[in-house]
Amino acid sequence: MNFVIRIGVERMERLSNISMAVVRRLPKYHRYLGDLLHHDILRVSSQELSRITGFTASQIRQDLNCFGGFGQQGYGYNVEELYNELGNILGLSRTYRTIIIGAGNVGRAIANYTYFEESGFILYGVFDSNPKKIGDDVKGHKVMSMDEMGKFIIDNGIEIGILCTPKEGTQKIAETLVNCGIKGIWNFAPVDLKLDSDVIIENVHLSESLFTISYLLKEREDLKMKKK
Amino acid sequence: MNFVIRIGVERMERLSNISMAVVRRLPKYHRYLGDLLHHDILRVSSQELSRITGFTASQIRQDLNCFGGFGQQGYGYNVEELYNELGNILGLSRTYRTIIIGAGNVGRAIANYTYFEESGFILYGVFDSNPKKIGDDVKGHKVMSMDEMGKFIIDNGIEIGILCTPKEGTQKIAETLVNCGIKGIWNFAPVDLKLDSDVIIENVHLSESLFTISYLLKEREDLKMKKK
DNA sequence: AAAGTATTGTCAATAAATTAACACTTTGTG
DNA sequence: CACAAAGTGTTAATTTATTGACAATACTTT
Repeated sequence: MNFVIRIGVERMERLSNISMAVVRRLPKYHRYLGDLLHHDILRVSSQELSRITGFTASQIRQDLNCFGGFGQQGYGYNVEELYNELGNILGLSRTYRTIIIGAGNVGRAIANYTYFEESGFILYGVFDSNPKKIGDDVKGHKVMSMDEMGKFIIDNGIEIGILCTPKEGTQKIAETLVNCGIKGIWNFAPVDLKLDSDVIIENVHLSESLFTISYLLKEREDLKMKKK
Repeated sequence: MNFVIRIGVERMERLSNISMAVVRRLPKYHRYLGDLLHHDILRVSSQELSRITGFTASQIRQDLNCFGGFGQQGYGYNVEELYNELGNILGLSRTYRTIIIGAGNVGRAIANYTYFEESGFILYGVFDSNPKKIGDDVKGHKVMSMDEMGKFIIDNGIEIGILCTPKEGTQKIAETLVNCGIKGIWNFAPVDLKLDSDVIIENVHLSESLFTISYLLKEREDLKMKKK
């Protein structure tokens, strides 16, 4: 039973029957439960979670139920238990071996992003095609040449490639990653990768996010003009 | 006729009847049309756009029709015209005055992000609460103290605030931005801002994006295990 | 210039996502 | 301990989003 859904904006075949709409809400539940835990709150109802997260209580109950009945009628959810369960569901109970391709501003920002290693994503190496950057230090890693990348991925069992490259070379690099057996790609380049394997692609398209703001600002102003 | 939809993951009242699902596809259409234009292609059909973008031809035609009949039966769409129209719709024919709050890695990456100024977003200033960072240079701007921010926004007519701050202080800063009359917020902090005004909020929650990858990787592996 | 082909705009049908409703269970209380 | 209150899991209803179908229209070719 396969069906097609979207990830990021790419399409991909999905094998599980959990919709991406649900999956994308899970990290938020996890984050808010972490906050509650931090405040020593032991139990929480879907209604309370609704107030906090802005999702409807009904949706929260339905989402959580995709993975099991974590709650108890008349009581609600045990915060710590649910937090841990969500962590497991999200795959946060293990670590991932990653490399960054592109030692520019974005690559450096990701390398130094606090939540990154905290969440179990271990940076093993940084690569760049610009000879001037090779040998530079990025968070304790000497930037390596692209020629070394394939062997490095295989030798170190790298699972996730983080593409912080300019638009142009990105598709080719992604293909190399896939050929070397990488399992997931976090793509910051403003392109949609065309890869036929079952690799996971998660896009962060900053320019699209930016254009959404400008659209909404413009719309807001148009509507204000109309009112007058 | 108002209804509620999502932006990013926040909810907000929307006044226009264009759904966010449509709005989020517009930047992609714009990007691909730019590519076509770059390759001196003069006309394109919804079918061809479908092949390129991965959306269905039907969806593309319906999306574009929200804003007007840009195509011609039997011919298709004029690439340049449609590109320009989309640029106007997306509000790219004007510039926006912006500031960055938080001169860490993310703030610096955004400041130096090529597409940023290219798309009409003009950086006017950078702020940070850390006294050690004040006076540092970020893309030609001396980092200023948070105390100066309010006056700066008002004096310079800043429209967009870009939050690259750590989780903790972000909500307060966002409130200050709104009080100073900012119109849009591009939020990179891992929090959901609670603002009651009609300010536009666009979230870039990197940790949620990351957790989505780890979820999908885990799911992929679980399914492979099952097969065996 | 007529015939055939391509392709849109739009409405209808389908699918997906969200919300509402409620039976049923546990908790807390007098 | 009995009873009201709280709150889940789950099914049904509703809303939203996507896809399909086709009449209408403009190109293209002979």
